[in-house]
Amino acid sequence: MKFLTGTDEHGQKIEEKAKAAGKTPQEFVDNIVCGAGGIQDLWKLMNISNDRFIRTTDDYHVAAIQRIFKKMYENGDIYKGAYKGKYCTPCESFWTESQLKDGMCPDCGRPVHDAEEEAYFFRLSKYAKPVQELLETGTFLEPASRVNEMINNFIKPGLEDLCVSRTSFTWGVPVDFDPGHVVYVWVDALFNYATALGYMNDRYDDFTKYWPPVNIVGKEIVRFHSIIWPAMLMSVGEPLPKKVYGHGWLVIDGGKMSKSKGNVVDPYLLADKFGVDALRFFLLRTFPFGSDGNFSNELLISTINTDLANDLGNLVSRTTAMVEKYFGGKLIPERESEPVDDELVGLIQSTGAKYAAQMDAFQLHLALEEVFKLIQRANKYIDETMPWALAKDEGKKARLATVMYNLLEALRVALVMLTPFIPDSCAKAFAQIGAEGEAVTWDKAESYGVLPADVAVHKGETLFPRIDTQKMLDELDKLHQQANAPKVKLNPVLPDVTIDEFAKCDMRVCKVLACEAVKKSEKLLKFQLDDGSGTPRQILSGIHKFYEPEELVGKTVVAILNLPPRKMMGLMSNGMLLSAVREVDGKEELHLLMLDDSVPAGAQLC
RNA sequence: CGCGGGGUAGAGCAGCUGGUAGCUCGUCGGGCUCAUAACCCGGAGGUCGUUGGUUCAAAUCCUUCCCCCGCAACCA
Repeated sequence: MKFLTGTDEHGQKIEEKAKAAGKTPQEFVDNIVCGAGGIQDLWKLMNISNDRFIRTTDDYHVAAIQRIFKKMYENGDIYKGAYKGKYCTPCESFWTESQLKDGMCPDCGRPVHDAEEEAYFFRLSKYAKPVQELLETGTFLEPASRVNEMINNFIKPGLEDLCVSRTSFTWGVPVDFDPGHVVYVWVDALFNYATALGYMNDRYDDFTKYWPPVNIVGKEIVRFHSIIWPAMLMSVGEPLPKKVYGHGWLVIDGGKMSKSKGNVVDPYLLADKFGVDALRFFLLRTFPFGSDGNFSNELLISTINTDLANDLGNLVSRTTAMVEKYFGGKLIPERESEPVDDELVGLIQSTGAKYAAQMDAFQLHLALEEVFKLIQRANKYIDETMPWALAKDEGKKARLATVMYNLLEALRVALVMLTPFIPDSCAKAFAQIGAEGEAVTWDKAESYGVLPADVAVHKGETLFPRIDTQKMLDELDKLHQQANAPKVKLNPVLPDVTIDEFAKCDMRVCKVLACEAVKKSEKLLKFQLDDGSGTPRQILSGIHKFYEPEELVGKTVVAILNLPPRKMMGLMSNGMLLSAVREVDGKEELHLLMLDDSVPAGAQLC
């Protein structure tokens, strides 16, 4: 098996963001991927064990994509067509009918005209049937709840051929047989799974060995992986992925984590405070893999304390302490079983199968639950057998050794299964319970009696120290506040304009006659304004996040009147209200420009 | 009627191929002393968002409405 991950680095958005940052696209992505605190750093921090890392800007990938594109072109699944749309000459942009605002260019509001642009299309429509069958039968896409979503949203409305080349920007894989065209990012990105194994390139040569893959992706890109991806693989005649699994997101307080909300969780900070293993464990133990998980520091600490410190860590601690105390660290080989042992021994032998079944179904949190049932059973076993009482009777040494051995075996098996989740901690724990070599492998995870009869333990450092919840929460709070000291971002001053250009903007004082929220719109408010002309003027403004309509009635505001009229959510807007805008902590702040009420409506600003 | 997810003990969640409502944390009481004030046992706490229906039986199926969250739309 190979574990591949990587980065999708092409596309118009990247090109634009790089430009905004004053960098070339390559510099921009290099920084994100390889820079300090970048993606590769983060994977290292989290101890991710990927065998390969592919960047879609890697030479071999780019060359392979060109061959793949050509292959689909030659087999007739990609054809050259015309991208028909509305073109705005000043903006050099194509728009679709639905993107137009009141028949005008959505960017500049000027008229557009019919135009055609050369583009390549992928015959997605040809594969609609097989893709639908693929989704409906079997378990290609999981969790199953995503299947309906895909079919209802994308298949049923009809799959149209997909435009797979662009000429409006250059940051992508060039179509080598037609200069000016770059390959659509999703064609480029999806095939990474294949090119990283050497498909259509010489960099690697284990495609035949490892294909087909299991693709584990975020739920936001399930659509591309479950529709476009299998269609393209059908086109090039390669086997489809065994499965596409769409995992959920980490959310906070039920809402999306985002920079603008200022609620982003810092993995470096958490790893530093709690340890990487604890953090990994928390994320995989607490939330069902397929659904969103609600992150909170309280939950994180509580999970670490309960499972790792109290249950697992403490079990290692009390077991090794007793073996040292009662046997000087090395068990005697004599044994004496009792019926009370049976349940624990049975669980040692049976947990592996249940764990494996859950792991195979990507139910990672349930797999861990099985492991902790075993750990909890072992803790209970100590109460049942009362080793401290046995230790007082010299004649019960063999019985005591049996109890200890059973505990060590339970731990060994549990640790084997925990290794993928908390590798470093398991390595330490194995050393403490005297497990090594074959004993720590999955092959021995369902066997009882693997540790040597005279196994030697070494009580070591505390694996997972208990965390003082309140103290830690206070500390995190403090750090959070430090990191979030208000950062005000001001835009640089724009290039000069002439007085004549400025004078073209007709800005006037207006009185708010009426104001109401636009139905079904998150942001829009609809204003009726007195602009001094005698007829009310309707303007729409996207400021509902900042103002409630009732508080604005009667206010004296400023609007530009001579902008082209524009339709929003089906309503006309004749002008634009002026606001003072800035960015604080990445969050937009907006203040509507309001004048003293003594200023009369219609007065012109100059 | 744009699409989808969700509303179950104080908190976070599971159950949803119908048959006496479970788990973790918290809380209350008991036990033990090997251990990281930990471990083990027990109790209290829910008319499963709302309306109507199907059924011998519904958290679980159908229906009405309300609320939350994503996506989309929309922000000049």
